[in-house]
This record gives sequence, structure tokens and C-alpha cells, in this order.
Amino acid sequence: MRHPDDSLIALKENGYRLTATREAVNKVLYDHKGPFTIEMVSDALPGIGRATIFRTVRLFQDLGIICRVNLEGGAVRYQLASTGEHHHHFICTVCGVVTEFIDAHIDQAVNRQAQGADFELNSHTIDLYGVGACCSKK
Amino acid sequence: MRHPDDSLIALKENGYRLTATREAVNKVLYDHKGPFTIEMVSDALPGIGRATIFRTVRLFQDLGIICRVNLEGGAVRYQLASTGEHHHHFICTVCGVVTEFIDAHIDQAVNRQAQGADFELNSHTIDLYGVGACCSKK
DNA sequence: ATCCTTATTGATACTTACTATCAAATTGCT
DNA sequence: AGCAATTTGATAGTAAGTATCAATAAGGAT
Repeated sequence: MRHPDDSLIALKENGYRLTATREAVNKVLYDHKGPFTIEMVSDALPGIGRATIFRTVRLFQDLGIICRVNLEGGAVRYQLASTGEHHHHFICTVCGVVTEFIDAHIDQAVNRQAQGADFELNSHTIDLYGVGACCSKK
Repeated sequence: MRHPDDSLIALKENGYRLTATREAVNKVLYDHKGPFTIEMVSDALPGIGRATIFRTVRLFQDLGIICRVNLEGGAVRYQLASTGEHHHHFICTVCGVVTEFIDAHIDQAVNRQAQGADFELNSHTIDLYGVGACCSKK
């Protein structure tokens, strides 16, 4: 699992400044765990402007620290990425928790599809919606 | 390929009324082809309220007539669905055109993943982003 | 330790996509 | 034509996010 300091290191490594604001946002993310909205972060940090929260969240996305998840119906959640690498999502439609998975098989099949269709593939997203173990009624 | 009347039939079959507004929207979709935004439809039909355009587009989605596509960066496009069935998307990041494909292999692999993770799968989306034949420079 | 350039921030306003409300108009059944 | 139920338009509101720009803070150089 990742450590809060990883984010700060990632910032430095990529030439971004280490600011109090970024540390504060990072702390909120690690303290909270689970999926979050911009509003939640903004509420937790009333001293920090909304625009900056958006900027910081986007920066953290670009650095692979968090990932953005589209819920069914268009709502958006963010969550700490367990890995910065390519991965797919299980999205629990009950609680919104996102679990990542990796599947080389699927990725291969995706690549085959793209090749067969003369499609120059840059990226892909795969999101599975359903009820996770977290919320299974059994 | 689908025919404009299919939409009208689908409306009736599902107990919705056949209104001038719905016919007008349907015509715009079929005349235009390709991906569209709400704005485009609204501009093409100045006499019809925006709210109604949204409502109609959502209804057509529910009926499987059009599909909603999330572009990279969060923008949204709609496009006539070539099939109402389960399918996946090639999304050309140059022109925004969406091509549908079906891949039983991938679906199988997705189901396996879900089972292995104790995830009760309800639905999934697979979107491939890249440059399609439509915009290939070669 | 201080200076100074550059990155970052906050405030504000705006945009886009979409939903809620509700009275008025329309549909389609009889 | 009559009437109940659906649909519509106008309006206002929400959520997510971007643009602008002056003020502030970071951190490398001295």
C-alpha cells in the first residue's frame, strides 16, 4: 500500500512545489480512505479555495496518486489509487467503493480488437458495476 | 442499420406518447448522424425547451436508441446506437466518432474477474480511446 | 538569511451538463 | 368533442469544473 509521503515525493520528482495546501489535501485523502468528492475535501479544508482543491485533485490524478471514477448516472468520485499503473475498476453501486484489478487477458483482447478494427489505441477504461463484497447482503 | 421509425415504434411499445417534439428530436438525430451534444440538438430545434431536449435524449437512451459516451476529459457526446444490445466503444479522440463493437471473449473475462472477486456484476462499460480509421493520417 | 523569479493560490465569474418544479399545453382513449 | 394523464416550457437550481488575474508563497541563488 501507498504511504502519504509518496505523494510528496512524486510532487518533487515531477518539479512541483511542496506547499502546505498540497500537504493538507494529501492528508485528507489518506485520513479519509474510500471514495470522496471534491465537496468532501473542500468541507474538510474550509481555508482552501475550491478552485485549488480542483487543481490539486487534478494534479494528483496526473501523478497517478488518485483516480477518478465515473459512477453510473454521471456522478464522480475520486479515490486513492492503490497502484499508479494501468488497472480497471470494480465499482460498488451500493457504497461507491472502488476496487482495482489488473487483467492481462482482457488487455490482450482489447488490443486484438483495436488491431482488427484499424484503431490506433491510446488508452482504455473498463469499469464493472455491481455489488461488492463490502455490501453483499449475505 | 436502424430506421427512424424504429424509435417511434419503441416509444409506442413502451407506452410513451408519440409527440411532435419527440419526432423532431428523432429526425435531427437521424439527419445529423455522428456524435452530437445536447447543444447541437437544442440549436437545431430552437422552438423546443432545453429541459425537454435533455428529457428526450434520456428517454431515447433508456430505450436503447442512442448511447451516451464519455469523452476523455469529461465531455459528453451522444450517438445513435447501431444496436440496442450490450456493446463496447471505440472512441476516436480526433473527431469524437464512436464505433461499437462486441467481444464475447472480453465479456467472458470480465465475468470471470467478477466471480473471482466475489463481485455481483450488474453491468460494465469498456471504452477504447485512440485514433480511428476515420482520422488515421495514413 | 534575504532576495527574486516563478509557481501557486484565492476570489470571482463563468461554463457545461443536467435535474426539479409546476402551471399550461398536448395526447390519445372513448 | 371530452377528459384524464402525460408531456412540455420556463425558470431556477445543482454539481463539476475551467478561466482570469492579482496577491502570495516556495525554493534556488547569493
